[in-house]
Amino acid sequence: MSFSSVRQYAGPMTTETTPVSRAERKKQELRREIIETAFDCFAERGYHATGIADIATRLGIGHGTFYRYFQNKRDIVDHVITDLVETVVAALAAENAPEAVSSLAEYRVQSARIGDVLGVILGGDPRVARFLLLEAAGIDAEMRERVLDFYETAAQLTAGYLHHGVNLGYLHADLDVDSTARAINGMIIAAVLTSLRDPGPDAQARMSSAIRRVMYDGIAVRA
Amino acid sequence: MSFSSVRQYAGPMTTETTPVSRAERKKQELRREIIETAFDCFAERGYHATGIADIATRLGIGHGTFYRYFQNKRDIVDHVITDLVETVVAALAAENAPEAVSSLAEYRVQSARIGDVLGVILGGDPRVARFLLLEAAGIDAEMRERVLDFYETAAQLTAGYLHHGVNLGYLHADLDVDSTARAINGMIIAAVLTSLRDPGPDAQARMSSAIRRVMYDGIAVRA
Amino acid sequence: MSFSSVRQYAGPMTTETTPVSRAERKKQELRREIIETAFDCFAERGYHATGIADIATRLGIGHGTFYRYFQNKRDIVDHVITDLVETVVAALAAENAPEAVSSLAEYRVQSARIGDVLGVILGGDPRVARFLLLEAAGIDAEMRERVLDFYETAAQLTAGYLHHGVNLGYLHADLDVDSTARAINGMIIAAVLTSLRDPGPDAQARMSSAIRRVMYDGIAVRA
Amino acid sequence: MSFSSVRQYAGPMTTETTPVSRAERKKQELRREIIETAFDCFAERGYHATGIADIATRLGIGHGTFYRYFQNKRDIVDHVITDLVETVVAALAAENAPEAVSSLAEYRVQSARIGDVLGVILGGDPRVARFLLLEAAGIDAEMRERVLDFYETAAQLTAGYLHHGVNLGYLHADLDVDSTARAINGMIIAAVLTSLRDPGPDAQARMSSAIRRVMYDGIAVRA
DNA sequence: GATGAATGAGAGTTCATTCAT
DNA sequence: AATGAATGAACTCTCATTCAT
Repeated sequence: MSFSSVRQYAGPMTTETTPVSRAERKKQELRREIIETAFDCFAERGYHATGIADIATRLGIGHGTFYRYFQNKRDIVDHVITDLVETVVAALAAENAPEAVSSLAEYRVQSARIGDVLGVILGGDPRVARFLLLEAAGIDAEMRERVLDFYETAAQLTAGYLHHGVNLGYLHADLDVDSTARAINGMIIAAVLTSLRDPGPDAQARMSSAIRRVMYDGIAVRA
Repeated sequence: MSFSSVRQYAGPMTTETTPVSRAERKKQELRREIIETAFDCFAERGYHATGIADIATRLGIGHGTFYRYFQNKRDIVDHVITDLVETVVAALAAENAPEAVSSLAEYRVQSARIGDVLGVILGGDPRVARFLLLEAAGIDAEMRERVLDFYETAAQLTAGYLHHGVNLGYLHADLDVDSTARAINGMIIAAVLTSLRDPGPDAQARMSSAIRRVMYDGIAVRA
Repeated sequence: MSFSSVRQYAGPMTTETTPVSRAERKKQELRREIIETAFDCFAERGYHATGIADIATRLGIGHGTFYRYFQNKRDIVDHVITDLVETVVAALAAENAPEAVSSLAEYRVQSARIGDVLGVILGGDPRVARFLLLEAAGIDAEMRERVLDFYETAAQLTAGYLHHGVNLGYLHADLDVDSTARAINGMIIAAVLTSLRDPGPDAQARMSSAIRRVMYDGIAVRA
Repeated sequence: MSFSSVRQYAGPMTTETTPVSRAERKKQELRREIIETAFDCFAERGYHATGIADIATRLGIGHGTFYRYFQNKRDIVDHVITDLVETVVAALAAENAPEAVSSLAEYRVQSARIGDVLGVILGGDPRVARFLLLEAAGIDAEMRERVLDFYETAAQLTAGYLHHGVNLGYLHADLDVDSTARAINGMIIAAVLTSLRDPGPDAQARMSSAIRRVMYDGIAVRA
């Protein structure tokens, strides 16, 4: 199981260099299972409340085996996060290059599609968003910085789209691209957080629509 | 010390029912000091890495004394959060009632003022935002729900402003008030997160301005 | 219990600054009991085979309590060694100052007395010698150096006696005092090691007598 | 590598029954390499801090292979000790039979030669002495007894020389041969221990000379 | 015969909590 | 009311040993 609905987006795990020998393949498989099971446990009880023994027991392996694959408890959560982030980023980047767009209308379509993808990823397995947005940063200071890094990366990604729009003339020429990208991402975060409380597709659609309304037209009545 | 710059906004602590006897007053005082010191420790090393003994030692009291004021470790962090949330909410609510506004121009002024207040509160003591937005939700499932509750409350607060604007006609009549409120709050969260990485006033001002630009006019060039 | 027969020699523990409060006294008492019980355990099963839990259980305290008194397992063995060394040194130093001797005859008497004292100390509780001479150095590199330091100190002590004898003229004027002291101490070590295998008083007396014979007259027939 | 300087004394390893087949010879070779590498590791980090994996890795073999050659960790250290002891004993016994001596002058020469040999063996590779004298006995009770056995054997060896001297009349007729032998060996131990701290040839020569002075003439001025 | 993946007993250590003083 | 000594559950992590490949 695990966040399997996400898998269809060709996450990073399927693109890894295929190992040669059968033993090596088995090893990679177990390594992957440990990461997934660890995520299951962390998502269920939280990082601090999860013991290595919990992960091992749930997987049916000895807990000493865990340490053959990961240095320590901190190491595994790092890999879990890396995995999740790569999955999300891969899903978002696929077929959504800024350059594929050349008009406002196309941009609206693209942003709607990105919204849908996010909805499928994060709606498909709410634990992913919950863990990345709400729990990860509380693990320790280093992880907090990683989460902030993640936001930073996302801001640059979004800024790319805005920049493209400014260049092509369908977005305001004097846009503060960087700050605006952050603001837009903030709305996306809000949508994701909302979906954690109200996971239904209606609420999601309404958020998506509200964000696009604000984003393109603003809320103010025109003079 | 502590998040003292926030204090000037008449946080909840000064509005509590004043106790009578001198002993009672002393007790309340220590209780307050424990909450503040606990926040200091949590902000510095994180909730899980902080021991009750750390708090007690830093305050110069026996760690048995702690348990005369709070049930357990979980209890104190609940109080710390309550305190922080009330402080922030109080600061935002003060003199910023939705009803005080009757035109778009006034609303612009008011939202700029709210932005300034947020800047002072969260810029004055970055630990407050860091703890509320990044660490609190990772403590356990219950706390995570509290944080989501907090976002919910904030959404309703913002929705109040929007509703007022729609009623008075300076905001779009067909605005999905609830969802839009969440989206706008998302931008505010983004601004706060940005300030954690780049605490300078410039970045803050740019975010504030970008948010208002998006909010009122959107990013799209008018037809 | 513990190496109690040694106690009569006024080991270091009775000369410590007496604490004031009753609680403080209790604490010092427990601290001492832990040291003694740790020695019991180490002597019985060896340092590495002894767990903190063993010490605590035998003493009837929780094993968490141990860590209120000593930093870690390494810390306690350091204190055990310090205790043993101080006890032995104190016993040897008592009433046996080099200056108290002014002739070969007196020196013979004094060295016999020192031999007796050693016999009582180490014969009284063979575990002391066994631990100091045979097991301690195997704990780790640092402890090994401490043991070598101990030998060094003992050499200097013995050298003091020889130097006095040379000055007073009853020992060879051209004696290599330092090396000879080490050699003599080696014989004492041999005596102690012998007593570990053959603890009877006869073997001890024979060693003592053989050492003095070698020491004063050598083994060679005079020309 | 390893305590190779010792090898020239025709240690026990070259006198073993030569195996027949090539495969068998290879096996014996690896067995020997494991013993030597184990000693390298034990000498470097101590017995308890050394893992089977350390030995195997350093040798470039799988650590499962280790168990094809030795029963367990305890087994290998037993072999290491046996090896070291045999090497030392062989070196001492070679060309130094008690019967080869027939006068005090010759005995002096022989004992000086034995001292030299010891110096070469133990000075050549200080790890041998350090491990035998300081660390081995701390491994466990059984090994401690083996070390004491070793001292016992050495005492009997030395006693043989003394006995010979008494019989031939150049040593005191009433010598307590057994105890005196132990005492003399104690001085040798002291010399070896000294060389561990001060490995220079000077200190060694001084100890050697001091021991012979004490041994033959004693320290006391003649009446 | 060689390997190294798997194992789990067991180690040291921490810390929230209790309660006698 | 304040204290801090005592506690033991629970944790992370190591490593000697086994055994299927």
